[in-house]
Amino acid sequence: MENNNRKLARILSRIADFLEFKGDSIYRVNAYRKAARVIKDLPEDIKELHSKGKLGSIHGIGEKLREKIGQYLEGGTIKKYEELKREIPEELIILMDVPNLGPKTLRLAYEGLGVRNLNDMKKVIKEGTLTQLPGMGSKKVKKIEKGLEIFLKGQDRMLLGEAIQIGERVLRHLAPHASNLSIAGSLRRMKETVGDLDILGVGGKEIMEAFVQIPGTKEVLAKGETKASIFLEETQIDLRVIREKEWGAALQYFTGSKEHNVHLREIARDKKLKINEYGIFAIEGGKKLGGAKEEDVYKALGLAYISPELREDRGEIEAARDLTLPTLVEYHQIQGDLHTHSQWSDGTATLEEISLEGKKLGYQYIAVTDHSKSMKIAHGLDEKRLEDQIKTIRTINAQGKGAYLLAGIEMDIHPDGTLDLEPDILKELDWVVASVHSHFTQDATERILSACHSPWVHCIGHPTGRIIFSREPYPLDLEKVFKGAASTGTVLEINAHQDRLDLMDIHCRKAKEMGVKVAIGTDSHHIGQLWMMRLGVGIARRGWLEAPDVINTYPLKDLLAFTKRKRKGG
DNA sequence: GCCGTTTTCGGCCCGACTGTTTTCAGTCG
Repeated sequence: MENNNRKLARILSRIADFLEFKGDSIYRVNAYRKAARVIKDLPEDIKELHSKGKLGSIHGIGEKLREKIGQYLEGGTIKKYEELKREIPEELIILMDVPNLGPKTLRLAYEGLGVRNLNDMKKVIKEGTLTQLPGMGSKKVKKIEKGLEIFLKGQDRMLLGEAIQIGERVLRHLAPHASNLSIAGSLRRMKETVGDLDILGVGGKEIMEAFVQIPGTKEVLAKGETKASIFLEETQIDLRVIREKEWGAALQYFTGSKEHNVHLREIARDKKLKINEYGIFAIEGGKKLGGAKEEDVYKALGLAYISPELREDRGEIEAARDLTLPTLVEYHQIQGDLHTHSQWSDGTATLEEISLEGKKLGYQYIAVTDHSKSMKIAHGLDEKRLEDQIKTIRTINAQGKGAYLLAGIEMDIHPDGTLDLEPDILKELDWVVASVHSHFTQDATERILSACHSPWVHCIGHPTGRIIFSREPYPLDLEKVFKGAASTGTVLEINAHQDRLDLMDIHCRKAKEMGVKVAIGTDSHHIGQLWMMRLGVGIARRGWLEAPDVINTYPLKDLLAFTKRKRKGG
């Protein structure tokens, strides 16, 4: 369902690049970029919205773009896009994504030196002809060359889970030298992937010194009084030293998102106010109205405080104005993990270890959900072994040393929609997750729906099947899945493993709207992965979920009562 | 190209940094 949205968003964004290259109005360019972003963020298929005539209600898409979207849905492309491609080589326009190389420089190179693609660009850099262009010196060429390197390496983003670990390592190093310290940027917003890391600190010169000496630093890219950048292994990290009285304004500013901040500044302008990274000011007279606390910024604009995870300009500003923001689920409300693997299948931990580690984490319970028999490479459990495992789990629970273990399974859903295990054994289990693990190219909608209709299945694991950076979701009509889950009382998983984060944030929000509950599970294969629950909570928060929407905020007794309800047919 | 109980036309966020400028353009976040 997202395929249409993503493809259309890419075309619109490409049109924006073409227009910017041509020197068209930057406002028109931005209109295309905004539309592209809004469409990418939509939880439902643009085709559906179009056919229902609901495109008109989307802010940022007007008459002309509606018409162009119609062209795309009917013919798979947009006339204007095709014309632009004929006029200017798309190979050239793609170079707009090269850091430090913008539309003006690119156009100069195109018109002045006949650069038409990546190879041409490499050539004029190597031969030194690029410096012949007006306003182009050797330093600029160096920067572009460096940008090209990053561009060619391709993957300049990392997984949220990796970013958190690097970020916290940096914080630990800086903590002794700073009176205040925080992560900002997309990592603070818990975006599923992160580019650069932004760190803010209050302190003197020592903090800067400590920063550029963090073990693992490969290169110091810049170092001034208030800002420094380093390459820590493969990651660029920016540190900004802030004054205490400007802390809130800076934290707000550097947390973003850019779109969220732009929207805030529009509101500020209407209120005759100005926001920047130093504070919030009256335009007339310049009187400072605040900036020490992040809340100051929102308060001055007549808005409730908005949690970082919501700051994507997806309606949170309107909700803050109307006091309809959700009370987001919090990590400390999580009572247990609902997806783990032990050495009984392809994990490394023993059942005892899982139980004890759960207790350490403050959990009441942990579900052991090893693979079922079809997953032969994962040493999946057949009925007999599962029966043994259930007995072992009950014995461990009787000892009462650790967190309560829920006897569970992550059971395959066969391509024809049938389940991998018989009801006789499923009825013995506390928690049944059903997942798609094969035939990824066929449409999985009916397959998942038939699992939802089984009274034995509590939850659908990693519902879309995507793996970040490596595997697309299987073809799926998520809206139908949400409907089926809602009508059968089936829970959908937020798989919190850093490689999956599936459902995604926008799906969570849609699921909630449609009356579906979610379960967060880490899919841990050893106990060193259980911490990823934090990532799942981050995604839930980005999806506007509240504690009652997430069933592993329920105490054990309530959770068990909840799981029994489906078996009794509601 | 979008949008509006301040506007259907004239606006459209804000600042830092860098380089190559003799006063500012380009790029970034």
